[in-house]
Amino acid sequence: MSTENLLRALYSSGGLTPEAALLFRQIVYGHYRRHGRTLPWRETHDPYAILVSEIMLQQTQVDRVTGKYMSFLSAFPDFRSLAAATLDAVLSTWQGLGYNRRALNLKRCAEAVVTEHGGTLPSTIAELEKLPGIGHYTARAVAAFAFSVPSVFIETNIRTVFIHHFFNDSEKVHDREITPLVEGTLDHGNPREWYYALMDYGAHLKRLHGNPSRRSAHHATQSPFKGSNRELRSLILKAILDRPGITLEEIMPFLNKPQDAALSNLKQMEAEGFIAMRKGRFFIA
DNA sequence: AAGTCGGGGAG
DNA sequence: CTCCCAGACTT
Repeated sequence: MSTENLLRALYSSGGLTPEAALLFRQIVYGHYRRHGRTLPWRETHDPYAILVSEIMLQQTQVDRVTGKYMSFLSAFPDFRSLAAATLDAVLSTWQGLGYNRRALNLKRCAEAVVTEHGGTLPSTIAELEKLPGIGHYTARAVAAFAFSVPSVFIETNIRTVFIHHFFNDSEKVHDREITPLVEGTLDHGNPREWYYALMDYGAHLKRLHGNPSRRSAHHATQSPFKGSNRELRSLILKAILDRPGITLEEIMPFLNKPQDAALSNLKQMEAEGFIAMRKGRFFIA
């Protein structure tokens, strides 16, 4: 009987017994010892550097972040430099990573850390979660990776691992079913390494078995990017980054949508804090 | 619970 | 071509 099937047998008969939890940890750590990834944000304990990685990795694959991570840290090495930087510089450095709101919120987060926490990132989940761009997952991930807090959290790779091993014949698996298993198998002695191992193993399982996360209750197929409003916004932002002070008429040739669509997005992006309009010209805020 | 938000690489 | 990515935030 394979280790995998032995775990399933143990779990289906007795639930998450200490034996099942131990076997599960052996499977996960076993993979990590042989195929664990070495990633730049795993080489540091600096909370700022770890936070930057977590924000970049939100809905963005590891390979793309590794190409941009060090250059961002070189440009903005700490909370104070990011807080003091211009939004123009931050968004320019962010280009290619997508979801520009993350860059906007990360800068606002740095400003809050400087003004409200004396330049030091708080270490509790409750305080972290209050900061812009830091939600339920990121607060707990930063607590674990930067402060070795044995927090409980789920993201796509972790979800994959638990669905594969404990919900192999289930559909619409809800995170509230997975959470107690994450808690019950957590390595309290080394949460940082444990979650690295869990995530690497999940990424591996995904390549091996398709994507088990499609059987999550939270899974949703997103709309195509081409022709979308997201694409329009990205083109608008690029145009203003390239030519500060550009007018609406000068922006239009870079877009593939009617002028009213462009104008409504410009107003929206102004309200969000990306851009500013002065005398018919557009700038980064 | 459902929409919106980027962009690129893999298959 | 489709799919998906270390999610957050608004409605």
